[in-house]
Amino acid sequence: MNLKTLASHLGLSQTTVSRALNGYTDVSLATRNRVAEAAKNFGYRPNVNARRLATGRSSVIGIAFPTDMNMFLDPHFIEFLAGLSEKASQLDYDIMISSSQNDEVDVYRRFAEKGTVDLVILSNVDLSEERIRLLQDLNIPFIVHGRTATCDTYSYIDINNYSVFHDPTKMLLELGHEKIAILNGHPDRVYAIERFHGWQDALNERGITPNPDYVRSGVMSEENGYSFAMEVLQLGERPTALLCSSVIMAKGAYKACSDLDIKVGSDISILAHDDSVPLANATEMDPPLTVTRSPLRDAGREIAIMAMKYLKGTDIKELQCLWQPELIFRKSVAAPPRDDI
Amino acid sequence: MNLKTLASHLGLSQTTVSRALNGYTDVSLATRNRVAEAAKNFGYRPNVNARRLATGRSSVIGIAFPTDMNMFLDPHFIEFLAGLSEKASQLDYDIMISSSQNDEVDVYRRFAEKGTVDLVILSNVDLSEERIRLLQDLNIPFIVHGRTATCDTYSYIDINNYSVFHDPTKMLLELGHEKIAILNGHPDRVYAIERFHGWQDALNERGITPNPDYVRSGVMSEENGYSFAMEVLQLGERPTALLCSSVIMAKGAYKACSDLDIKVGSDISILAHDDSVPLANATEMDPPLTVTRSPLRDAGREIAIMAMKYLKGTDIKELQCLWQPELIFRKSVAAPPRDDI
DNA sequence: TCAATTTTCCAAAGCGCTTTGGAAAATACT
DNA sequence: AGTATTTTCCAAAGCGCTTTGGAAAATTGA
Repeated sequence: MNLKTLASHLGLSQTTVSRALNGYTDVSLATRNRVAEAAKNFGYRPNVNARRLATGRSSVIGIAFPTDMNMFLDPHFIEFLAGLSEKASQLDYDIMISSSQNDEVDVYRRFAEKGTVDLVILSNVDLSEERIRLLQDLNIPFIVHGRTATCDTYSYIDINNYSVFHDPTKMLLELGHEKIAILNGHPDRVYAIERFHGWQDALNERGITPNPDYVRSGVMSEENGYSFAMEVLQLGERPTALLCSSVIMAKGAYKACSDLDIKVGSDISILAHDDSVPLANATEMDPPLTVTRSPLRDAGREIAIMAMKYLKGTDIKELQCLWQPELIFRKSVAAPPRDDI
Repeated sequence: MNLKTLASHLGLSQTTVSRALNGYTDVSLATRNRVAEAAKNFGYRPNVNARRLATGRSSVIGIAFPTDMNMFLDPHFIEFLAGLSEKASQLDYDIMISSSQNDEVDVYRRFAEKGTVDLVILSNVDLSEERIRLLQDLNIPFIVHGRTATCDTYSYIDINNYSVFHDPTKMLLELGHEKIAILNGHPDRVYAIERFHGWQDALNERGITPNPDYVRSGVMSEENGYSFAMEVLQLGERPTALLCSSVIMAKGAYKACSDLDIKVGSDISILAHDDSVPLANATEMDPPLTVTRSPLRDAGREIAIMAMKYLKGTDIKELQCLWQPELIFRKSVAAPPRDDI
């Protein structure tokens, strides 16, 4: 069933039927309803490729799927993708994924030049702005998940990573903690750098000199969480609080504490940032983990909405989100132990 | 740059240029080369939507992305998707994912009716054949990852789940084990049922009556692995071997053994099926875990190839793959402990 | 009542490609 | 030499939609 036959069944022109289905007001409400009903009865669905050709829009959002052979698939990315895809479906956009083994930008370029996608989502940005600049040069609409230095020139969504470590550090200081160690993400990542500064500044604001021995960075795995915690917990001046960049890392830290017979929530306070990814449920830990929380799935959903707005012409300046993570206090944090016990 | 202007630049007709680019032999090799070069120089890329409209083919493969709010994203699915997307890119197919919160088949129906996708991948099939029958009724091309009872009527790829438990059980019996427990997946899943039968038959073939106490089934999480193992290891007649449905479960079982002071690889033998998903590396376990192995990513790659063949008209009968998992022997398995020690 | 508006519809063009059904040119066959 | 065949190219139609630029009909205003 195509427009033409539907139109002839209705005794109307293609034009009218098309406009009716697209809700134009220059066709009377009566016929609009009549057309809608007929379309439903005949099970008519407009051919998307014809529409795409006619309008020049595809209503497809592209995203690179990082599938390097031996790299394990980041659950963070998947969680984000889940939110994106969910919301996009609701908004009548489709998501096209493309494996980016080779050059990611090349994938995007082809996508855009061929008219496959209207817009591209950029994920996992690093300090280098190469990809961003290329997309800007190619004039391909895009939205970034994360930020770089020139983020005022494009549309993005990010969380305030400075706060992610600044707020908990400040809270810990108020509780009386002074020896606060951080188990951070990979030092090349923008978010890790921001978090580091958040921690550093919070300490400095209190007149405390940040102790470089209390800083560890690396891939946010449970193994690293364990070994980093082991290291800092066996320093001469053992920290009284541990700030982790992810719940997974905190899990490793919990294990280290258990191995060293240090009681979390009394002997030591542990906090983490919680992206709400599977297999890392902060509330089910023992004791429940205090976190700054910002579900990645929500970010995915929001970026779908932003994409839609972008394509509808909303100004870039209005499509720059910086989310403030919420600090959720649980049993893993307490005042530091009194020295005289 | 479109066909028309490219053609006029070359002083050729659109027809010729189009056919040249598509490698038809009714345009001379000389002009074919000339056209190819010009296309490259001008950076010409055919508009996919126009092509799709003209040919009726989209070269897009659709797959439902199960993103239920509170269901955690199965890493198995992701791993499969990674393989699929990787191979599809190489074969010049695109992958469209659609969130399937509501009715998955409905998503497919719309996809197919609108001409968005040429073919659909069905994953996570269960005993009910509802979805398969619907796709067959709607005449939507599809390939199934997994199998159901009527699998001779469609194209699929699956592993021999009967072997997954039959082969290791047989091997254990030959080593002298008789008390073999299984930590299986959810009992509704087709693969879990097949595996159960594999175990059961292998025992019966040796004249051993399968002990129902030695059977546990449930979601293949580390937690379940731990608790299932705890249960069977504390039975009056403790099993000498544990057969797990996934490496993740085996991890839990290892932990249970450690808690009960049972030495894996000497006091007890443990095996598992290994889909090669991230965060579950059998070789890095201590002792290294014996597995039947069949990487899900490979299955994803293969299904992309099958999809291409299907769309090129290959007969369904030639697109039914049943992969035999390989049994990889490692230190977690040994002969059963002698009773007199 | 007739002209000016507004409402409602439509014919036709166009999106950029593929494909059909030849035609012209080149080559091969008597 | 003239005819048959093959090679190489092309004009035009068509894929199924949207959109433009009216035209006809209905409504309003005087």
